[in-house]
Amino acid sequence: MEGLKDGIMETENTEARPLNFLEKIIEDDLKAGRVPDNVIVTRFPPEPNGYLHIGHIKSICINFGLAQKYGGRCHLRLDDTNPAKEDMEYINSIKSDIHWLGFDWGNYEYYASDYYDQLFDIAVRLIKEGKAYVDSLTPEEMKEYRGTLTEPGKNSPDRDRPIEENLDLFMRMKNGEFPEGKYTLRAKIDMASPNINMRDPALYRIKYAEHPRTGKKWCIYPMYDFTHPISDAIEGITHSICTLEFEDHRPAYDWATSIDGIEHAPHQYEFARLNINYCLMSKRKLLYLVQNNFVTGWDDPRMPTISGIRRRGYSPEAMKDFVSRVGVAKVEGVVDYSLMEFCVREDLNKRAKRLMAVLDPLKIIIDNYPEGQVEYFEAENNPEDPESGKHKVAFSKELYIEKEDFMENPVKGYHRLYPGNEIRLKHAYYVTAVSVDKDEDGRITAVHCTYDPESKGGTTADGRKVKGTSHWVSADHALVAEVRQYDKLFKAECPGQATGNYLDDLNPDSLVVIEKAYIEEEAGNAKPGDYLQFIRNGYYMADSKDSTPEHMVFNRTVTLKDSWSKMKAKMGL
RNA sequence: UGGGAUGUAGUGUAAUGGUAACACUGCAGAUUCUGGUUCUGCCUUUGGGGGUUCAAAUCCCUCCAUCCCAGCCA
Repeated sequence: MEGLKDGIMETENTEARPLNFLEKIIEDDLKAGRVPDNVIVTRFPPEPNGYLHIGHIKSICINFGLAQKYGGRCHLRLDDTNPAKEDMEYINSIKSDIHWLGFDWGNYEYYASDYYDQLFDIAVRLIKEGKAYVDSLTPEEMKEYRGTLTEPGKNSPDRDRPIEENLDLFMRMKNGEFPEGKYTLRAKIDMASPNINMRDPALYRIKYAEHPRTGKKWCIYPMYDFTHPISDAIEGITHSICTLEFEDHRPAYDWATSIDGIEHAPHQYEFARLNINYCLMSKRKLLYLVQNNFVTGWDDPRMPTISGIRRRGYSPEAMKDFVSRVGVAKVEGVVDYSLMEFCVREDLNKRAKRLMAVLDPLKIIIDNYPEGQVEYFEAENNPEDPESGKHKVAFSKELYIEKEDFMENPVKGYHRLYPGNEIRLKHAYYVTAVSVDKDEDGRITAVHCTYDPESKGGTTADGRKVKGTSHWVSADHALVAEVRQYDKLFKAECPGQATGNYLDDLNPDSLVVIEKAYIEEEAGNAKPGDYLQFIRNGYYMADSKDSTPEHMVFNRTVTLKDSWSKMKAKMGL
């Protein structure tokens, strides 16, 4: 399997990299003999309430990567304890996204709902031991009783309910005798704890939502703080790794794993989640964008979801490299979007097939080229990879180049086509602009050139140099395609920071559609999944949903680095 | 102002008592049949203040800043 192979290579390559704090903990544990059978067991535990996003890639790489590096295993566990929000669609997308990244959980696919019976039995035992009670406080009352950050809470009147009564009520909760909200099961810990999570946390609540896996079997569902640590213990997880916001839950985690009868309690470790500027990494907000049609779906190429970036043309290798460059630590920071783009470009540069596409066409006519003649030139598929071969491109008297590649009155530093200047048409001939045709409004409709027949293939015997090389397509041979120029979804580094509403920072130019771009014939063979570079324009991929042989659609994955436009900006153009 | 965490170039991450570094960004230049790639160079760093020590990013004290927590969400 390709992904697995990559993973192993990655492990080998990173041998020299300094250990991150999780690796140090694991190596210490291994050395000290604290790991049962010396097998590291991690888990990736998403809640199936949305699509996985770039932030999850970090967690996936940490959990699967650690297991791979230390010869252990990583479980996939869907944390499905809130049927009101969860859905089979999400479960399926999560699995396919992890596979796309090249990771595999083998037979270790688990669901928190697999443990509902065991969890229930443990809850009953807690009640019998006087460590849990059924509470009739309403949500509002419970909030009141909980106290505040600075004041302790107070005990619920139901806290000392007799064990038998608790047992009876809990059974009746399970049997569906009460409406939602009527009762909860709570752990009896400490209402005065400075840690709010320890102020008698809810263990079970009543919910009549249909569960994607257990259907209507249950009407009470266990809470995260109860479910997660016990699920970890059941599966023999050795290192339970989560994000920083769960630090405050660690005492609750330890409380649950120290319940009598739970063997080899795992430990929870927390790392800083991945934040990237110009991106939103909140499932709730992403869901809002989807539901309100600010984007076309979870897999809109502008979305920071795994399915979105895949459709856009990002490669799993690039993203794994990105995550590894970001590193693992406990500092809450924001990574530059430019680092992600760098990783994507670096990977795509090695693998993308080079093609010519003219997105904003300007006709050029080679006056001294024979009418009706067609020549085919060989174009290398990828100069970075000599093994990648060549393909043919048709050349004829009438061609298109980019409007941007011609200036009637060139600015300083411009070394593309302008009257009297000679440039190279990539793979083909040297041409010199001689005159322009204009319409009655003075707009240029075509540029007349002459070519040097001695420059065939792009070089001349006299060895003279030209400063500019343009890509082009033959007007008679070009195919027409739709090109979707994607850019950042948000125009602000931190969406919502300025006005308090992230919708205000949506980038109005995040998608610019070019209905009719001219592409060379070879591009007609491109399929979704093929990494392409339209020379001098950027990296592209055929759209997996909308592209058909009759109407090809290409997504811009990322632009090329562009020092010319930077220079233009500096000159105020 | 309760509790939990975190502060190292613009950004991210190393250095665990012994010369503060790597990558990205930015800037400058060379190379180039992509103003891409590649190569070279430059810029900029230990939150503040004390203390211990021959020596502190690292240990101690203190102050400051930022983040997380008051769901019957995860």
